[in-house]
Amino acid sequence: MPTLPKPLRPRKTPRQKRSEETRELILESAARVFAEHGYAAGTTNRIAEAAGLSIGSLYQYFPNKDAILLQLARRHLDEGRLAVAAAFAAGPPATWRERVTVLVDTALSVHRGDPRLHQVLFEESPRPPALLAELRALQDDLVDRLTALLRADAAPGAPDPRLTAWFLVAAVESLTHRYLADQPTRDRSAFRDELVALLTGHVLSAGARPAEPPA
Amino acid sequence: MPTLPKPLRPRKTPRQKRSEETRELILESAARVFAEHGYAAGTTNRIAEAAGLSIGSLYQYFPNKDAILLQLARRHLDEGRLAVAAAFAAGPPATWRERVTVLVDTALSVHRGDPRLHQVLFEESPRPPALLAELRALQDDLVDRLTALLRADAAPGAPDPRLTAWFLVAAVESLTHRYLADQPTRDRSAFRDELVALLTGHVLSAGARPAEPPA
DNA sequence: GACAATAGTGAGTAATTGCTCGTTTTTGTA
DNA sequence: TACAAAAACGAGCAATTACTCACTATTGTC
Repeated sequence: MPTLPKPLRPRKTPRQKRSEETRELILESAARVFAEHGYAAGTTNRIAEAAGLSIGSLYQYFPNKDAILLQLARRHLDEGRLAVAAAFAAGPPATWRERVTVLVDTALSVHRGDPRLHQVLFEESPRPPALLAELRALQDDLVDRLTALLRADAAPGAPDPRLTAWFLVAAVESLTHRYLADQPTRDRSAFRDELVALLTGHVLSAGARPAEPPA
Repeated sequence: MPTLPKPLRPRKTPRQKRSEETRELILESAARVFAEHGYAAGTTNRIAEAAGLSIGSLYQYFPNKDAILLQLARRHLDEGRLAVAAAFAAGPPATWRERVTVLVDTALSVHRGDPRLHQVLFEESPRPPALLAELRALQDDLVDRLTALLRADAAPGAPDPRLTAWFLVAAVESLTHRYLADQPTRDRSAFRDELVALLTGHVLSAGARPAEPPA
């Protein structure tokens, strides 16, 4: 008798290097197919074809279509987590202008790939609650960090710092995404500067009082 | 012989009052079904069932599933167009704070219905290019109006007023939508005030110089 | 070269879904 | 009541699609 009656859902654990490469190939192809055709028309057969594999092989590596999508989405989230961690690794920058700039640049770089794919992953497709929870956790973490910074700098009568922090995060994310989704006729650095100015101004007027212009 | 060999796609022209009511009933049911199940799982059979009609009747009134969705989306757009027109009907308010307040309140009221339906209509479903064009036209119209107002008030060295106007429109739309999509733990008026403050501050610092605080 | 573990294949299946069309029911009018 | 126009019906068809499984091919090891 074989080792086990049935290897259950997760099909194949990579033993040979070839296997890992194939897995990667499927994910890359899926990213392209989803970006081009959207979620519904991004069929598993199409993905397999784009990868130059048979449909059977695809199902050796992923238990179902949504698992492929989920994996792609998680990678995007990980990228985001990494970017946030890196930005705060050596302590936050001294001025709010610099802090906001870091946020904006991070968002731009995370979204620099295909914005259409991002849209499919996080808006168009049926996102499982677990994924939404992760996304939310990432955002909340950022909001927490910024709230702490705001509290440290706040003038006594300043308004709710958590709300201000939420606005920072939401505005950076939403507006970056929207900017990239509209074909950007406007140039990128103008957008960047305007967004930084918008948010820096708001934070400062909301009661933050750091040593602002040391230069 | 009958009046015409085949009535072609647009199925039924309402003669009896009942017919108009049925059409309306289908749209209302579709709105509920799409909001609850999303686009893909919002099947035409489910919509018919929710309306208490047979599937055949549904197809007497709409040539296909997407036509129902399109009609719902167009109604939302019309609502938006109407709201914008109303806000600017008697000439824009005098101060930028008031102007921004009108924008924010309009966005909140247009989105006050089911935000999930809005998401299905404008993000999740396969939006035909014509619809996207209409949406864009509506936004561009708003941007045009605001740009004109900004130019009238602008200080000489002020930055690109069109970009500022774009930010206003994009920020109001995106942040309102995002606020409603996150379960709003934060209360509505706090959100409203913060958004108004954010955008008013930006417009003024971007070089607008109206007779600001007459009160 | 023998062999077994690993990787790849693709025709076919089961389920779903948008939609048709021949039929029946309801309504308004005489 | 008679009748036709309008409205409603719903079984079932055609197309699509996620996924299976019995099979073949490749690879590494002795």
